[in-house]
Amino acid sequence: MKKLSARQERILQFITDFIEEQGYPPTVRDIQHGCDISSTSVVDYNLNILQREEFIRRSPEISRGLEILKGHRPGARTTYVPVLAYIAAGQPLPDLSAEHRDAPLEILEVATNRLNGESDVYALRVRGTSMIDALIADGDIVIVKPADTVKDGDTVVAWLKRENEATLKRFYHEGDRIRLQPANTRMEPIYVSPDNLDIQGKVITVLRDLA
Amino acid sequence: MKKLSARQERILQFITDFIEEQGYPPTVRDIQHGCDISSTSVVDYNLNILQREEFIRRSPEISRGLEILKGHRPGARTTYVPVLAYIAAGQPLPDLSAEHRDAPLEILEVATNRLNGESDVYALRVRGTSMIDALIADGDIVIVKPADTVKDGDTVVAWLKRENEATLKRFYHEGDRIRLQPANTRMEPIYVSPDNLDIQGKVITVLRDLA
DNA sequence: CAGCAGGCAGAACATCCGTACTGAACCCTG
DNA sequence: CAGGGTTCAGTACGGATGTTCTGCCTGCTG
Repeated sequence: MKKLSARQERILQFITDFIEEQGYPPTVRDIQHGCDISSTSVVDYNLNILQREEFIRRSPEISRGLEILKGHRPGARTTYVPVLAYIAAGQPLPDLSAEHRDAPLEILEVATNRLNGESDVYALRVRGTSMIDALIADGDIVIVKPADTVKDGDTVVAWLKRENEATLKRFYHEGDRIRLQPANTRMEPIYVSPDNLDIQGKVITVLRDLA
Repeated sequence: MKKLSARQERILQFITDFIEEQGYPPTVRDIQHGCDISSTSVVDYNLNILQREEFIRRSPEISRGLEILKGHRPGARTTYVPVLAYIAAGQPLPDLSAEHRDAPLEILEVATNRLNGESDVYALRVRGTSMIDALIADGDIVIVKPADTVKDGDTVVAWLKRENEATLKRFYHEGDRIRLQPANTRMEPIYVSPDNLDIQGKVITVLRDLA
């Protein structure tokens, strides 16, 4: 997929916002004025490129015949979240920080407002019962925002280097060590030193489908 | 709110379907042909009524300047699910079977395809840590389809009459008694007799927001 | 029955709006 | 520097589209 020019990005954003606000797509001339373009032909030209690159669909000869095709754009009621990997104790997590999002295991459709405004989130599917301490069952889905720094109280996806273990726990600084608190209040917290800890991201939502 | 005529209902349905399929609203003439109407003026006439009754919003002088205003219409990507009650051990569940849906505690927006095609679902918010055996934490949301009969293996919302306790467990017939299996495989199942059990519904999804 | 309002048909009008055409500015590449 | 591709500005054409006007039919009401 070709990268878009600044003008094309702006047009795409304008169309998205316009639909969100008005309930119907803009005309060529709406886009022209909204993006400070001096001619309708320029809009037409760039819309054709956006169509060729499959960001939008155009219906010829039809006024406002525009449709946004791409998955996540703000304003959409649902967002497509890629399930990038399985997570299980004793299995290293693959490299999620980079842009390794081309081959998701599956695609989740999630109500956008569940994501708390976050945009570049991904999901992990839990394998096995090793996370039961964190109230996470086999097959559960964890939606994660990538982050290497987190705030006290956040639930984090952590990799314990020495123990060779992935885990989901609440994160608290405590002097020069870190307390990881299980979601299950009956379980005792564990304490680790910062250099034994690799923070992958912050958990936003846990989903469990039982039907 | 005035009741709509058959023609107005049909127009409203056509607009909804058209937007769903095309990604943009229909023109007056699209509606004319789609609803077998002989004149554009009739469409205009009825659209004005639909606007007066606040089913749609029209933008004057603007082609396809239509927007559907009503909340849930089929085909929507998200569905609004009412959170009807809190669920906690030792507290009786209110009457959920009847149409006591006028005063939900809150409204959830859920991706429609998460509901597995079910329509008359509701949600419960879990209070306290008494469901931790079922891998359910304080604050979790449980989406439930009302049902008094369930299949083996379903996760059910059950009321234990003698124990005066609400619980979420997997359901299995076992001779003349019923086995309720916790989601946490480390926990032992409990056995109850059918007359001590009140099935409220079947759990479809568990949601946990951590952000 | 006269009067009136709701619902409709047909046609005409003015504008909206997608598209095509021409030419210019700019940036590569050989 | 020549040549070609990309991007853009300005203009014009013609079909698409919202709106208006006139008139007809039906059912209701006093």
